[in-house]
This record gives sequence, structure tokens and C-alpha cells, in this order.
Amino acid sequence: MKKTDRAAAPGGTAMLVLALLSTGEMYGYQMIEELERRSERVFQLQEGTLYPLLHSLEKDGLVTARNAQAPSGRTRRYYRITTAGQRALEEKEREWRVYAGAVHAVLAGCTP
Amino acid sequence: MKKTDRAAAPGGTAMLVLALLSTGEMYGYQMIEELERRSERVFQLQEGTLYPLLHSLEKDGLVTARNAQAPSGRTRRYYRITTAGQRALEEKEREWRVYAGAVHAVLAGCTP
DNA sequence: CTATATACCTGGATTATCTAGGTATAGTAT
DNA sequence: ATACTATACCTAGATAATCCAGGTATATAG
Repeated sequence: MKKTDRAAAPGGTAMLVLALLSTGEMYGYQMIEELERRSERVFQLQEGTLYPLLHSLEKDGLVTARNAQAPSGRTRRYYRITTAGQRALEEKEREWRVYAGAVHAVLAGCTP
Repeated sequence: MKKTDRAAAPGGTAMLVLALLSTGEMYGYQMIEELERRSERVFQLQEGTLYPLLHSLEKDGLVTARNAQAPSGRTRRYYRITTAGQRALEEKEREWRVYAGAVHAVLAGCTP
């Protein structure tokens, strides 16, 4: 994320990455572009954030990975969400809604 | 915040504290209770988070503080938001809306 | 044959927050 | 009297997420 968008809400970046993967297999570099596109340029995920995160998601069994040849010939590492990953995504979405709702309630109390 | 709600979105906790103060003067301990109440138990601000934060908000001129006797006799440190603090709050609210909107857009793209 | 875009990776710094303490006073219960 | 609880403020050190700045390597364009 950009500095100003640092520190997402509960499980923030992991949730966004899992959300991307729930739409289909993807490789790291592609996730950065996709996230930027789908957020209309708001989220600029850094490589130094993404790659270590993917490794820990893999270690936790939320995603699986495989190496494959791109049509271009370059090797890419494709990630796929697991069933556990889907469950984790749903849980994080729930938490996000609670969190965002609470922020809204506090802000609403200050501009009536 | 509770561990699960760690790391709020852009300027998260500062925004919430400024939002509280925009409704009137308040002392630290009270902010913890008020935030918990207004968020319906979602946000449990920790003292170790709040007090250093208040000091840095004061240093940045976003709030001012004064000591005063409570009816009980105990001394409290009351905080008041400044004009610069109001401006900062508005800016943080704008950022929050952009951020939350982007999260929504990404999540919407995964459960059509 | 060099520059740029693609593609992955890591170590160390930065920052926000938490944990776990500390101090002190007022009110309540024993 | 004495201890316990709630109130009220504070800080040092640990933890965790993210960034920064680098590194490596291949394909494509000029």
C-alpha cells in the first residue's frame, strides 16, 4: 500500500489478496496490477509487502502455488485460493463490515 | 484497539479520537469509554495507545490540553480539538471514505 | 547491446499498537 | 483501620505490518 494507506483494517491486505484470488488463479505481479485496477488506483501494493504475505498465506494453507511457463516463456508462480482460504476470506469480510460500521457510527456522531 | 482490530485504516485511531473531540472537550479515560460506547463495543482503545497518541496530537497542534479538578476532586487532563485538528479530521474522513470505497470495490468484484 | 518491462525475492528500517508494568487518588467494603 | 476496586494518567520495551531499497533474471523494444 502507499504510505498514506498504510495499515489496513483487520487483516487488510491479506483480505484483499484473498478476494482477488477468489476470482481465479493469479500470479504476484498480476495481483499488484489487478488490485490497482479494481480499486481505481487507490491501492498500490508494494512487492515487499506482497511476496512475504503470499509466502505466509501459503504456509498457513490459505493458498497453494505452482510454477508455470507464461506464453512469453517467462516463469511465473501462480497462486490459487484453498477452501480454508475461502473460509478465512469470509471471516475477514465479516470483520471488515463490523469494523467499517463502527467507524461509520463514530464519525456519524460528530457531524450530525 | 483490540488485537483483532489492530492497525486501523489511514490515520485510523487519530481520526477516531479527533472525531470524539469534535463533539466536545474530553479527558483520556473518558475517550476510551466513549469510543467503546459509540462503536457499540467494537473499539477497545488501549491506554498505551491513547496517551502517547494524545501527546503527539498535542505536539502537532491538533488538540490543546488543560488540567482541571473533577467534581470528585481528582485531577483530569481535558483535551479540546483545535481548528487545525478540525481540518485534519476532515482530511482523514475524506481519506477514510476513499479507502473504504476501494475495499468495497475489491470485495464486490469477488462475490458478484 | 542497451534500456525497459516483467517477475520474483529479501534484509533492515519504520511505525502503530500492544503488553505489562508503574504512580496516585477516591470511594466502597470488610 | 485496611484492603480492594475504579478512576486517571503515564512509559518502556516487544510485536507485527508495511515500506524502502536493494538484488537476480528473462523477454522485448529501440
